[in-house]
Amino acid sequence: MITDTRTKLLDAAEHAVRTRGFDGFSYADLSRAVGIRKASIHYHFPTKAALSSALMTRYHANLEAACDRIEAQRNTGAGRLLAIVALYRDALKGGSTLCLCVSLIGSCESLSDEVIASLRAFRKMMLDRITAIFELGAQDATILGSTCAAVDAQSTLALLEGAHLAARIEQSEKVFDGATDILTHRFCRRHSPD
Amino acid sequence: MITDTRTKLLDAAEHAVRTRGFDGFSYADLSRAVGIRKASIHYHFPTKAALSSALMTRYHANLEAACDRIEAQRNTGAGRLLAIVALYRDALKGGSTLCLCVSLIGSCESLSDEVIASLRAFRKMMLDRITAIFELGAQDATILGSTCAAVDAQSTLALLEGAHLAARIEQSEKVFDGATDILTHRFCRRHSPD
DNA sequence: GTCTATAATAGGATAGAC
DNA sequence: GTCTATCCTATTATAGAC
Repeated sequence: MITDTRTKLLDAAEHAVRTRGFDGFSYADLSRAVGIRKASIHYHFPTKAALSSALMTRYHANLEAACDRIEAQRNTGAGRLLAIVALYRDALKGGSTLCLCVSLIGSCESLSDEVIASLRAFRKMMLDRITAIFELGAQDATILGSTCAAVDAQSTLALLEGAHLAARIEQSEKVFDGATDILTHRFCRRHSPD
Repeated sequence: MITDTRTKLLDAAEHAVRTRGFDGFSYADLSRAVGIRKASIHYHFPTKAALSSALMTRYHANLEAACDRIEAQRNTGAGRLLAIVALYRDALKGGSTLCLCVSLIGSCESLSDEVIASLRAFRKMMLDRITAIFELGAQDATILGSTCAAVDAQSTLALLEGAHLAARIEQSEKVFDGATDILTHRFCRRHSPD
């Protein structure tokens, strides 16, 4: 499979941001990773702001597509919620990489207004998707104890992002599993708590 | 009140890390904030690694003291859990600052082994404190629906940290409140879900 | 304890040849 | 599209005067 330089750069940059943060990587790192000179990178992405913007655009589309696949494959609210948890678990790569969105939020002050807007748009998209899942779960009775789908979605996304941080510092997927246990067990079971 | 230079530097550095991340601030920033020259900072903290280590030591002690105060003032599990949520909410300062621990985890690769160890020790301390709160809450029946205190503590800490990120990108404490609603309402009520 | 001066390196970005 | 060469600024850190 042939991969063009632009894509290679995006791949290297995404990995760099997710492991070292926006302020923790440089064009020199990408240069080493992709095998072209620093100056050549500016041909594809004139500024770091342009690069990070392209990164968010691709990430948004990728995650949206992943949500689409989940909705095509799973029919119940609980099934879809568990698939979202698995999606985030997989993104951890064993504890070495954060969600791009989590990583960028930590460097807010260095980001362009455009990227800040992209981050908000990304979270809104995910919140809408997760809200719909909780609504379905209430309808089909596969998710229990939910009183407001939108609020539960906020908790869920925050928990997934927080679990990423926890797993990262401990370099362990088990930590992610522990932190998200409340989603995989409390919400998704067939019998009520008591 | 007289504040010595070392403390002023720690205050400025803590604020810098929590707003801009470890790789997002420099000695020049601290120089401006405190009013001494860059070179003078090295007298107090020879390296950035030493500075961040001192930062974590102080943060750990401060948060432990805050937990002690909560335990002295609140007698129920639910009361203590709500106080912990309030503690994290307050640390947000309206959405401008992250928890020091959250901010540093994003810059893992730039940190010394000592600071990594401090971050793990800090999280362990908080997890132990929160676990004890869930145990008390089960005993005094003020926290409902908890099956394993240690697992609930992991979810709680991840949720608080994730809620910090969410509030940060939206610059809003309301977002923190929404994300932590599950803690303040689902766990802490007197009647069972149905 | 704080200063000036300076080192040595790395950062993002541009100009112009090929 | 990629290169070399270069610019300007910022970075952490040190030496030595006061």
